[in-house]
Amino acid sequence: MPELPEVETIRCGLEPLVVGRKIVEVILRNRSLRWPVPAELPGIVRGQVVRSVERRAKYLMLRCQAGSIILHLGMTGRLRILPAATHPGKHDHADFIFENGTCLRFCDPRRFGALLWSAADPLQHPLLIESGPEPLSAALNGDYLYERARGRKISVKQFIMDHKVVSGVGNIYASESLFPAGINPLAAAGKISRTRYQRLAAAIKKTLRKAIAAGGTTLKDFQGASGEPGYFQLKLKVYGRAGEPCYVCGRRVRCQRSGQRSTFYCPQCQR
DNA sequence: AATCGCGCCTGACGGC
DNA sequence: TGCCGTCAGGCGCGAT
Repeated sequence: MPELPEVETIRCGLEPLVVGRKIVEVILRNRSLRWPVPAELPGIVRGQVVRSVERRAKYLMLRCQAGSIILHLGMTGRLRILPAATHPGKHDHADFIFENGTCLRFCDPRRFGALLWSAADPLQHPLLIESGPEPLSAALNGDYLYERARGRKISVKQFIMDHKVVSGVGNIYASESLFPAGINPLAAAGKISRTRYQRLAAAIKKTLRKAIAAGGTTLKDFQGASGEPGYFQLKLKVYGRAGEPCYVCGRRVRCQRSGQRSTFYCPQCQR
């Protein structure tokens, strides 16, 4: 599943291949994504030149003169740059064809993803306007988390996965950040000290940065099959390791459901 | 206001 | 082999 580091990796790979390019045609094969793809999108986008590729949370925004294409990859979304003539597969829902004969193809088997158009500033779009600070920005820090957590009874893991608190921290990186911070993911958000939130903020940044760096190493392949997610390269410390020994203390990593999500942690290192 | 849990969807996987 | 049930999960949204 593309998490923030994967989306950022995709953004970096996409940028040099689409910025400055004119979209001469849009092919919609299936409009039924998380929300219906606007039927008027091809007509609006045709003729637009991509000015920039930006990311907010896990959303990608292709800014054009008349507005922005908003993309979300959901669980299984993929973007590739291909020769426009490449035969589409079963789940290739949309193509953006450029004047140079290449094509940005959106594939999403599970269709949890989104393809939308925003005529105004995409950051003001209803899906994005209430997003919390970007985890890699200075606005995300221990003091901020501590203040936001006042009175919150939900678990700290659910708290940092709330996109109004921090944008773009998904299930994998929530677990992976709580581990180096030494915080039990099931602890109530409102009971965690300021000092520990400072540790957590630092851990979130460090974990995401490492994953982005790992993802960056696969960027050279973007124009073929597209970048493999960062977590294929990065050794996950707890996620998906239930029953296996903790790399630090050797105790078995535990998996517990929390807010309908699998949560992985070391009961010894995280309290 | 905070929290809970639903639903969207397909592919992978295990059991019979 | 093949069929079927189960699980995975981002994330917005309606209900409580």
